[in-house]
Amino acid sequence: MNVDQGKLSNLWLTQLKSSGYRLTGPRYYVVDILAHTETALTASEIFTRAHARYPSIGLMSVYRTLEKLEHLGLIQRVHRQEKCHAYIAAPKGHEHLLVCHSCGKVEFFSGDDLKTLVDRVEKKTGYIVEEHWLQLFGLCAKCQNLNKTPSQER
Amino acid sequence: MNVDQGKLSNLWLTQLKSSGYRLTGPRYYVVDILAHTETALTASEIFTRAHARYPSIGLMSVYRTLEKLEHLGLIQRVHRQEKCHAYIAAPKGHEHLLVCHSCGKVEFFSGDDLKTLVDRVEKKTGYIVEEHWLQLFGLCAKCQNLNKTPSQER
DNA sequence: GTGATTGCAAAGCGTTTGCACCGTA
DNA sequence: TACGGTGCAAACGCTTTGCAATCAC
Repeated sequence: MNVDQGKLSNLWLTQLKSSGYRLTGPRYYVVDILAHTETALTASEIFTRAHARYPSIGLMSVYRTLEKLEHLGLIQRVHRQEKCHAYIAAPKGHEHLLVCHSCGKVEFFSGDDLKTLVDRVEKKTGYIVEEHWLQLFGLCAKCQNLNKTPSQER
Repeated sequence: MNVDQGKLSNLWLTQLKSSGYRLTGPRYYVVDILAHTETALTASEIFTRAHARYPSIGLMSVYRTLEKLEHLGLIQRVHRQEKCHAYIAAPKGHEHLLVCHSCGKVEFFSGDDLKTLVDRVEKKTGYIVEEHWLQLFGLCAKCQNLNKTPSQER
């Protein structure tokens, strides 16, 4: 819960409003939850969290809000081996994902270095590469420390 | 339909058998279809193709065969924005994917160049990167030529 | 007030499970 | 023959759709 995330939440609400959407209770909570988490969440996970604070919310509203936020480019999907429908706040420009295997925390990084790789692949295969999609998986600093103490497994 | 794909098909069947699985009609067709395609296929796509040649096949057998082939490391999943459950023949070592946006054809390439990128990201974020996952999307040579004739849009 | 948005319920889709029959080894 | 594998049907979970009531503007 820091200032940036509060600002992010407000920014999204402003953008929703200026895009012609109404600001409603369910939308507020979905936006708030997504803007204040660093791990990718599925629709039902968001629903569970929102429901705890706003019991009248329906799962449908979560789906519909996610749809609008994704369409506005404010959130993006995170693909993992099993679940491919988790969402996280999208970064400004084109960035890549670094996901913690243990706690699910997501970080972003830029991948300018890919240019040489892409050039090489284009020459070799004859494809024109239009889009690239890179995700790294590993252990975040916090989870590395947890794993050092035998009491804390997984 | 080339020799390599025929050999691939036989290799898979051999490997299934030596792993203690029986060689049955449904398995033969699923293996044959996957070994002879260059585009990632979903379970139901495979079922449709298999059913045309072997009408008594059930969708279940397709799922169960895919499960075994994936477990043996002979096939792997291809993730796309929409459908994340398509399968394609897996390459020998660790390789990355290049998917044609237009026809869905998949090519593999090695990504040794990623080492410097991974090093940089590890230093910057404090994560330990254990796994990376790179997919490029673009247009294959064939589809580039198709697009040159205005009659063929998308 | 008006129309977008909501929550509910039902339907849809892809996938998994349970089971009796079948066919490989 | 024995039991792994099959196809069917039902169950399941996630997501979408249809609708009247509700609420932001």
